Amino acid sequence: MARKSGSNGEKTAKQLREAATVLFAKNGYAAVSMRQIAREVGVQAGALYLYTADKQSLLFDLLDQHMQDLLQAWDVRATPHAVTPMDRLECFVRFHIRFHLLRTDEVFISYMELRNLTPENFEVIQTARRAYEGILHDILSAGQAEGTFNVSDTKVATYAIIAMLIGMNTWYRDEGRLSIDMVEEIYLDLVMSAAGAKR
Amino acid sequence: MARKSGSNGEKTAKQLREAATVLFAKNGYAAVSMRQIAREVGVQAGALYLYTADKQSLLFDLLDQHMQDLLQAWDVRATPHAVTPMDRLECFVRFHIRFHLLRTDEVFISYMELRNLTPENFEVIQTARRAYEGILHDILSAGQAEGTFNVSDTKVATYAIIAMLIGMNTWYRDEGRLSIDMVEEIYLDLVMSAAGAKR
DNA sequence: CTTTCATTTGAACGGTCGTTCAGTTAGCGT
DNA sequence: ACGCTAACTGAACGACCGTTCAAATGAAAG
Repeated sequence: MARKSGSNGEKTAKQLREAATVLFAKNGYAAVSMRQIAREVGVQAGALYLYTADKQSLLFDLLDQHMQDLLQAWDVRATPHAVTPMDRLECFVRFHIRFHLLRTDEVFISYMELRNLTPENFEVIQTARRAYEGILHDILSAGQAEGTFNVSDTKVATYAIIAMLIGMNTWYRDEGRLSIDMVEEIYLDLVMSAAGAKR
Repeated sequence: MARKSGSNGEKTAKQLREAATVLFAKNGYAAVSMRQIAREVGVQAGALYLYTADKQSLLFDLLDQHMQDLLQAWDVRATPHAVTPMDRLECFVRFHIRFHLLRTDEVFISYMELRNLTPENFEVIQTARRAYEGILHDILSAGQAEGTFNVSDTKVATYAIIAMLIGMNTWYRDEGRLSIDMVEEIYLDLVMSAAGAKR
């Protein structure tokens, strides 16, 4: 046999991305072979190369797509400029939690597999990541200037808050003690406190 | 040639641990070969097996040693039981930062390579990690009960604060803008605020 | 029904992997 | 000077790696 009955390019391409996401998240990029991915897709390894140039591109495309989705989702969600830093921070936290808890595998890969990117690819992802951090930093800076927030260093506070939020992905489970709504409120409190918000 | 002049078992064993630590931190466990490590040590790959049973044990021993060092260092450093939760939290934060900024590679591996441990080895490290989290959780709970702290969920607050502190390792650089002393003060502020400390 | 083209197989490529082991040499106690 | 042992080499093992490609087959168009 060669071509399989009911075969379809777009479907296979999608399966490839999904299988790669799950396997990379669970076992790590370097520990996953193309043959493993192919088995999950239900195809021979050679067939994967119709849908990705090589293994590296596969990883990069996943990360790149994730970061683009993230930044674009924020552009859509972001509240108008007029609102206060406090409201903007609340909006950011809620957005972050919603977005990230629905894509645990992608988030995991995005933070674990950076070192497996080629330098050029790494630079692209790093730029996107900095853009995301920039969003939070702008909010904190604005609030700090205005006197709403009170942190000793806005740069460090940005890193700290993002690390705190990302860390959520390592322990949150759908079947766990807390619902997404509860997690959202708890983290909102923590972030607001950490930012020294007067409210 | 076979045995090398000036060769010494303990020295080679130490070099092996050091080389493995650096390489695992930089490139990841799965991406580093025994031959690469051997080259760094200045020895053929086969010789490494005089000092480690296999690659998996090498990783496990590094993580296990790191966690034991961490917990033991805390036992030494920990202030007596009498002091207030507030003082204990301050002590914990300062301890954490000092300890972790001096062992960036080990910390990195400890958080990145957990999935490359066999289930049994993973369980051991996980237990040690939970013990460390338990220290912070006890402090937060005590302070919460007493009214010194104010968080909506002590478990989540524990995870959040540890994530925040660990995150420091991803951006801190010796040559950077901030000294260790400054980082310590900044994070102390952030943690105290996040815990809702009244002071 | 025939042609065309998208889709996949399966074998093969050169390479690297972790690990083992017989053989070799250096240092050390006697 | 000699034997013993700790330390190491270098070759070999089977397995698996990412990637390529001619050949084969299903689907779609005419």
